[in-house]
Amino acid sequence: MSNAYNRPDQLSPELRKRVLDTARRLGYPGPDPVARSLRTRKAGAVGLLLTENLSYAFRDPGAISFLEGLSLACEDAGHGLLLIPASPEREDVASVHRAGVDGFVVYSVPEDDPHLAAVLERPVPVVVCDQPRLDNLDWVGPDDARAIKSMADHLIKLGHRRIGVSCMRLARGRNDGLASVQRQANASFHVQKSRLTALAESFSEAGVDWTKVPVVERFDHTAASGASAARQLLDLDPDITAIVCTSDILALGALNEARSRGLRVPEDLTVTGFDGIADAERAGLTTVRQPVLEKGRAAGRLLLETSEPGRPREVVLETQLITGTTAAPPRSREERWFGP
Amino acid sequence: MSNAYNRPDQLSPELRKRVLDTARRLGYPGPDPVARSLRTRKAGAVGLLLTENLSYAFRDPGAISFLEGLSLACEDAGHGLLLIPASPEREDVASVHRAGVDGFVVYSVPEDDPHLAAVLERPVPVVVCDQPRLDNLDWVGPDDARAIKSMADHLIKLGHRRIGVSCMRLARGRNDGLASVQRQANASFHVQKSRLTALAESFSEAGVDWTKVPVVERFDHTAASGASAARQLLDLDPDITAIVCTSDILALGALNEARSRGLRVPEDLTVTGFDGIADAERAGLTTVRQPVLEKGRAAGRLLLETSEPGRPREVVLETQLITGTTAAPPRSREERWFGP
DNA sequence: GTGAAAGCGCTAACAC
DNA sequence: GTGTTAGCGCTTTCAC
Repeated sequence: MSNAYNRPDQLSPELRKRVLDTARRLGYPGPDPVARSLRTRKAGAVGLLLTENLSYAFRDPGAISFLEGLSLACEDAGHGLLLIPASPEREDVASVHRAGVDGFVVYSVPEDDPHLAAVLERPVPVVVCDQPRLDNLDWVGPDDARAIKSMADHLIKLGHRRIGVSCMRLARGRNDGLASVQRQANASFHVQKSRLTALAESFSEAGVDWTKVPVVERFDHTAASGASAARQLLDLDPDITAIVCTSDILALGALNEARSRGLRVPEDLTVTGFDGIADAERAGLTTVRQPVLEKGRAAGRLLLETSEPGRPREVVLETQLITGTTAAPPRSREERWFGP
Repeated sequence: MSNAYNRPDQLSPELRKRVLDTARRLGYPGPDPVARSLRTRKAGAVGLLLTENLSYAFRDPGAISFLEGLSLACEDAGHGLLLIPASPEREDVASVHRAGVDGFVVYSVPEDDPHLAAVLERPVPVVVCDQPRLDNLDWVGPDDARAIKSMADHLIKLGHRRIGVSCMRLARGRNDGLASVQRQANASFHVQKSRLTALAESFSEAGVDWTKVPVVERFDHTAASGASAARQLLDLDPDITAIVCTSDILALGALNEARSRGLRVPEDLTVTGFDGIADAERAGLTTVRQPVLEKGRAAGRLLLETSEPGRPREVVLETQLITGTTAAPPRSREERWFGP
């Protein structure tokens, strides 16, 4: 009978049909998937752990593209994709324990996330995407430092020396405001940290005192946050010539804020982003594009391919500086006040 | 030991800690979720069945909002969301059989979908969203007939009598072209069918011979398809004054096609949509808005609430006619040729 | 508070 | 091609 369901080739078609018909007539609903999983030690599904509320994954364009890529890989392998409810507020790790999956993809979570710890305890393969960087774990992501360095160099070449930075959440706790150099250094979100570090390095080399550069952090990753961050930066120092954002969403918000202040971009203010989401490219944002869909697909593939244990793999994705229309040489203070 | 993991209150904290520490030291990875599921008969997850390739779900704005709502409901209940790989091409139903879930949400699939049949065989609750309408099954969706009727009445009142219709897939087989009245009647996608039926009814009442109204069908749900459908309609009958689309995506494509033909909307051509996705409202499309996110949430809630068996529930969502800027009274043939 | 045992439904192995 | 059986790892129950 098990054969009738699982190995059609092991018995004659008519017998198979007879068995199946009888089973159905008796009200047998087919093999129980959970019992089968227990026996075969295969769940046929991949678990996805996100930092945010589940629903956030469907609101962030980057996350959506990532999911698209990941689902492509899962589909190719005939695997399901289990989205694990793990809100940052709730410390409830049970959902990770309950997940019947053959492995986990961890997407951009802080190193000290309790859900991550729970995932790592499970005896199944794990692939990390973006962050955190952990030894012994497969990883896929862009070379963040190198990518943002290309942006920094671009801005430095344009002549910007007095800048402000708008960045995403640096740690699990909410902090909407200035991020001290110390907070930057202690960030538990590796991606943000390495972007800031690379920015600091580039601008320091160009003679900028990084301790004087205002870095404003926002917990929520929305355009509204980006606008308020830009507002804070411009209030703090109206003479900054550029706002460097560590994501396109924040940059799009900054663009809105500039507009509502009557600042022309890029004449009065340069704004840059990171990611290369569709909305940003549509808006002509100067940004760094990373292949987000490909990232998801690579993460899925890595997880579903068998790997040699003890030899963590690494997929580094190419990034590309997109010169849009939101970055230009800064104007002198006088020009800014009195027009062209 | 089981108690240590599952019922912290049943034993003293220090004992619990001792047990857990020992377990960890012995390399015990925590209770196996699959075995637990088998025993408790609970998977802690909801399965989602879609018509399309999984990845499509992340490309269609409507599907994305639906998923957002569904994930909200799942998260509230601490349940995971398992996306089931069920491409329309592959007839492989195994993924449904393998899904370790407590119930299924079926999102907009045709009545003759083999995956749906497989879902219905499973002894777990099922909630259908949009289509198909089946007796004995919980259902959530808008009143499609009534919703599109409000649009039809709007167009009739504006004076449109010579229209073309652009609709989505009517059956599982690909058919990019005219859909005969018979094909309309035999459609296995209930939503499209009831929209067409309601349109036919309204326009017939207004004196239009429905058998003469060109209805063009497209398999792929993309703006490009919408554009090509509009092209076909306008080639077939350049004198139509309105293109009624059964989705916003198709309508957005029709808008593109109108633009590239030099037709002004709404002066030369009226275009209408259905759904109320953000892009459409941004474009000023005249459309019918349905609360897509709410639909997903309602489906999830329905599934996770315990229901009285044998009494199928029904959630009918409110829709709203959005009068945008893409519908206006038709101009006479002369006006159309010679300008205002 | 502890320990032993039954059994969830399946598949794989092996004997017929 | 068929029938029987052990055991996947857990939770629950019951006896202590």
